[in-house]
Amino acid sequence: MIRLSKKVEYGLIAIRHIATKPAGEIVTAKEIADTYGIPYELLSKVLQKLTKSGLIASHQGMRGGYALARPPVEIPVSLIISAIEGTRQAIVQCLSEGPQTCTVFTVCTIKSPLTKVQANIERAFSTMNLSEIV
Amino acid sequence: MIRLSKKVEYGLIAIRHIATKPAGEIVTAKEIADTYGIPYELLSKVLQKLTKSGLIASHQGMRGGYALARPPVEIPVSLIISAIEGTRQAIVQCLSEGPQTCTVFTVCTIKSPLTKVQANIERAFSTMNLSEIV
DNA sequence: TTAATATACGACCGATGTAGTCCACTTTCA
DNA sequence: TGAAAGTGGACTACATCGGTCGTATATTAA
Ligand code: SF4
Ligand code: SF4
Repeated sequence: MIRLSKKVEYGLIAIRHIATKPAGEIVTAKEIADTYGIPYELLSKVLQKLTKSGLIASHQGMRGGYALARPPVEIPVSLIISAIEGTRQAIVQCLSEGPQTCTVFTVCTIKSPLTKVQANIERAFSTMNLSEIV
Repeated sequence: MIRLSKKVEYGLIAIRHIATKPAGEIVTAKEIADTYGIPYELLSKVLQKLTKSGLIASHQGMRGGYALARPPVEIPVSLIISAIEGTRQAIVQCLSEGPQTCTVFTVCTIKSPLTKVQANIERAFSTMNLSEIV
């Protein structure tokens, strides 16, 4: 099916929440979890992935938390998704895990049109940046 | 993740295969399965769903099989997908299973932009019909 | 120095969905 | 009448998903 994972949704909600704060202000995972009723541990994982991919910056220790690592305009939604979903970010297997992973690749007659659809979707996500959803 | 199921891919390959034949010609599930190396039983299920939704017509008994039920131009890809995937055809839960199924719906801040993305994707699939992928 | 608060990370679990298989049944035609 | 075809349900193995738990580490306020 075509479905965003909850992790991605939580990530979008969280990073948007951070973006609504004055630039540089630090927000804790707990605050976000409480605000939206998101499981704290799960949200933490998501924020850690966003941190590792450089979209947000973490501050450890007491009075720590997260802040945006760049201006919202420079954070397209596509980057948020790919930061959270490791592989599997394409609508078909051959486009994300490689052609040889699909057993019917050589005779498949639909990969060409689906590649166009994929490009369409990618464009939709990469042209939308964080500043547009706050 | 955003991924088409194998059933949908098989359905697309199959219905496209049928569409390449002269109009009205009957194709068996076995022929399609053999041609593309798709598991026969699984393909049968998919073809049955396409039949129930009226996209293809089945002919039972010996020398039976499947043929298109309408001209290819009148079969948008979106219909093929929704015929095979029952529910879960939206990128987020609240758009396909209803708002109250998501625990954070009332405080969710991203449903509005994601609804736009959904509309974008739907348009991509509904404007593409079978005649364009043969 | 220490206690409190916060992130980092990996292991784990149950529920659900996916891909595929199996089998019994019905329909149709040669 | 029997072979060939679709119909339909149950079933399995596996992967993923959503979520939880425990522990380690970093930072800072007291
Ligand atoms: S080759 Fe065809 S069937 Fe295989 S993953 Fe790509 S689009 Fe799907
Ligand atoms: S309400 Fe928000 S979090 Fe819930 S399914 Fe819709 S978009 Fe996702």
